[in-house]
Amino acid sequence: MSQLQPIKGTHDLMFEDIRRHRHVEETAFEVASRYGYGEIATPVFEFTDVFKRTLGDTSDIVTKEMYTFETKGGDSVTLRPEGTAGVARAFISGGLAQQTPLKFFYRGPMFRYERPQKGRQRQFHQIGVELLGVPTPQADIEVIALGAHILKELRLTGAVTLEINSLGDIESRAAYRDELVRYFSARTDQLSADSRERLARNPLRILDSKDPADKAAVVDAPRFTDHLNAASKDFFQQVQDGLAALDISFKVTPALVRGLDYYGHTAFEFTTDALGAQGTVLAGGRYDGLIKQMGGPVTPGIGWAAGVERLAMLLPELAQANRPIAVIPIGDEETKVALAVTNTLRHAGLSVDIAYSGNMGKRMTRANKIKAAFAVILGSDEVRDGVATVRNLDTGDQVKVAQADLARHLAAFK
RNA sequence: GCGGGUGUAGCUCAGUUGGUUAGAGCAUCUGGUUGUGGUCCAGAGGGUCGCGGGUUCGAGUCCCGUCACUCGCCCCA
Repeated sequence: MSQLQPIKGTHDLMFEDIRRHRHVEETAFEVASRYGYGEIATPVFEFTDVFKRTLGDTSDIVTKEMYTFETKGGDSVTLRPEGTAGVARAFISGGLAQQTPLKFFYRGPMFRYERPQKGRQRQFHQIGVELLGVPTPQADIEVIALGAHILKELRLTGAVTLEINSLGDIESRAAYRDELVRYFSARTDQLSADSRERLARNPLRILDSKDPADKAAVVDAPRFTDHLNAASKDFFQQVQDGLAALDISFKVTPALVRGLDYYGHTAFEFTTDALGAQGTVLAGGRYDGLIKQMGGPVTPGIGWAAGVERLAMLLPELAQANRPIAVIPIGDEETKVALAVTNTLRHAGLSVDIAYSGNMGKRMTRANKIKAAFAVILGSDEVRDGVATVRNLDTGDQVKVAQADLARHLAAFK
């Protein structure tokens, strides 16, 4: 084992991995821009307070999963564990309230100090969207439709399930929370140790516990959907009708909750069973209280985030990348011509690699290795005649082409 | 933070009840073929068996510790 280790939970992306990674990001951004979303790139770190205020002091993310450190100037800063807080901070500090509605797409690395496992790393990447300033269900519908559309474009529709739920407005949520606490408090002996703790801190979380005892206790628990007030119920119904109208299939899951305090009304999750324990692939919800809670003007918002690594793992095989052309000079004198030919072809928009060393057989082998479609061979005869031998590496056919016509000849096969 | 599994060649792995020189396939390199690759044939290089300690005449194999990876809990995208 080498002395030089990567930091636990971090990975180097290269070759096929990064192709898949970029494919996810670029597909997502392309689709999002069709919906009017513009890209925003916020810093990867913020004052720690930004995350404390948005995520709440009790969430596990804040209490034990943040990379927090002190700067030389004595400020406490934190590597972002998620993307919404930074966007919300940018909204406030940039005075963007005058420009609503705003639609943002973001992508980039996030950091959480967690024990790595399948689909979970310490530095991971998310793509996400935020729609700020639209209080009506149309926003919820559009944001979910966008998520579904991206997954479709990634050819993942069959691999994921959309679950939705309503967390109601503040009034409904407070009432439901009280009811839930009353219910579980009468049954603490049936709950797992973890859930007894959740009861005090985040009772909604008991609903999606994986513990068998908890699951049994949850079966007869009061349901959120039965405790929504009229306004919340109507809001949720409109979201469901809107999704149905767009032919987006979904399942209402009363146990679906959010880990973070600022969510209300719509919560949704696209999940898969193909990734082991970390099955959530794209998830989000409405956060009407967030901007205000951070000290900004009252501004409704809704958004989601998706894990790029998780999506990349699910992705079907990507189409082969464009195959390059291999230029193969045979001697030193020919190499000079080969460099000029290579330069010309590259400027003509072709992707070209040149074999710098080895005998001809070795250079041909190298051409195979980079999956070249054609070899452009330049020996003394070719150079003397101002031509090149163009060999189709799949069929073995080869023809002589004037050097001046190479770009045109090869472009036809691109 | 807690629990399970795994660490042997660049990669994937085998290695018997502890036994003398640790193997295979793939990959790499060389030659057969000094202007023609993907196939084939022949050969070569490459390992302090994760690290440290212990038991033993003898440890890749057994024991203890440690580190790393991995899966799950927790949390979450």
